Amino acid sequence: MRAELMGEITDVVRRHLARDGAAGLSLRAVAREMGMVSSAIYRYYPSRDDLLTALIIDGYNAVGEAVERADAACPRDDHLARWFATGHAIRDWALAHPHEYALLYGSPVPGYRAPEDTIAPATRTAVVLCGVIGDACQTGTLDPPSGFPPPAESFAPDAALIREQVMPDLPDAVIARMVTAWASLLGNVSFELFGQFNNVITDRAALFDHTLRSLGRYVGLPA
Amino acid sequence: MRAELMGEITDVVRRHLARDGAAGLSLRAVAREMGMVSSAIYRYYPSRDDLLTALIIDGYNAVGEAVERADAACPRDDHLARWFATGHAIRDWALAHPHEYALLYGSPVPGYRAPEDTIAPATRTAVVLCGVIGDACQTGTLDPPSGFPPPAESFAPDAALIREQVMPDLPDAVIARMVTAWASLLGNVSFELFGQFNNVITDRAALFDHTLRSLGRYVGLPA
DNA sequence: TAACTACCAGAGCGCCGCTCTCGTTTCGAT
DNA sequence: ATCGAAACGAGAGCGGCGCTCTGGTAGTTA
Repeated sequence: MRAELMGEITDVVRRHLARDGAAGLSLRAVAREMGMVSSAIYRYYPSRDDLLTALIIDGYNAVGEAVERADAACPRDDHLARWFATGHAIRDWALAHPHEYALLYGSPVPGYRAPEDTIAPATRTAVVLCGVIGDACQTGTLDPPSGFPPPAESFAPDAALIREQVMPDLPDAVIARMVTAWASLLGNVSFELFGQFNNVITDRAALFDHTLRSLGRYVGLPA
Repeated sequence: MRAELMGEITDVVRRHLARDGAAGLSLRAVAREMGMVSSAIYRYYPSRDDLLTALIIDGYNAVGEAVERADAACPRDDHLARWFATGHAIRDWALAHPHEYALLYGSPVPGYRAPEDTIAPATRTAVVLCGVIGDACQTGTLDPPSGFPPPAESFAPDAALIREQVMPDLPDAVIARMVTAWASLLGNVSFELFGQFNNVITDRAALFDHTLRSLGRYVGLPA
């Protein structure tokens, strides 16, 4: 009962979010649409920020699941196909849910600090991407191009942590490239979504494909 | 007189923005601090959005100028040094003005659409970066690594436009790499600023340096 | 039956962006 | 010097916001 109502609230909030964006989200409007009064919402979520937190967690899980499904649909030994599929899944999800994407990867909502509960779902997407590269490395398919700089020594502890959690047996250099590639990938999606490509790039799908290919090659996938 | 007061308003607004972020910006609070009543502000800026537009233009010009100065301080034929200087200038400015950076490169403010006046200052930073690569190409120093995919044919018109404006005589492939590198660079800055590197990367300056080097190599600068 | 709990409605507080009116000041043209 | 227009700031007010507090009601347990 209570869980159902909480779900119904987040559903309505998600609809409002999709239409108006995070900052335009009005708790009162949501309550109106549900035939309630605004104060009733507070029985379920103690504040607007907690509602946002729930949406953020849902968002990370949604994009994570989309990426996982895209990955699962590929033959596991075709790492390049998995790389493409997951990369495009991220972009497709972002284009389909721009405001939710902005909530996850855009400027943080002011006065809002992400609670601990969000970090686990947040990693979900990255874990898949790292898994692809990890698998490619373990099957000996990975061939990172030379001529690129190695990471600093100060990166070693971070690399150790990442390696331990998602990329077993990968050298620091590949992990560093993967971090760079990951941030670059999302950066390109954000650029497109946030309008930085307006009046500059017309065929954005093609450019993203080019970027995805390049980043894949950079971390060691075949061209 | 009028211009002075408008400047004073934007100064106060900038201070508030730096402290509270864009969404927390209150026109009334700004008016209070200036000893005015909120309605008086509307004599100078017809709406809160117009005030934001002024701030956005200022922000693009500020980061653009910082990058231009960093570039000018380098010997013009040391393209790698210029690449580093400009790249770090972007990151340094972003770290020093996180909320303004978010206003420029973060999620767009809901209901707000960027007017024409912003696009010219917005390109300023990118123009410098492109100029570095353009100079490197014209002196024959540019050596883009092979093994990376070429851009799609659909990119040709966009490339022509970019070439005409800021990167004369550069082949489409380099221009495409430059676009990717540009978005990737900002993506890495955004990742750091927006908290995506929390609990993951400790020495973020070193990682950014690594990324900057890699992207420079990718577009054709020496390693 | 009585006590307790979960729940929702309503009023209200202080904030917000924005509009409108009204008295004052400033300033250029006559 | 005078007059009229424009610019300006103060104040009140509108509707909306997040959030709190108080009460009343339905359902459950003892």
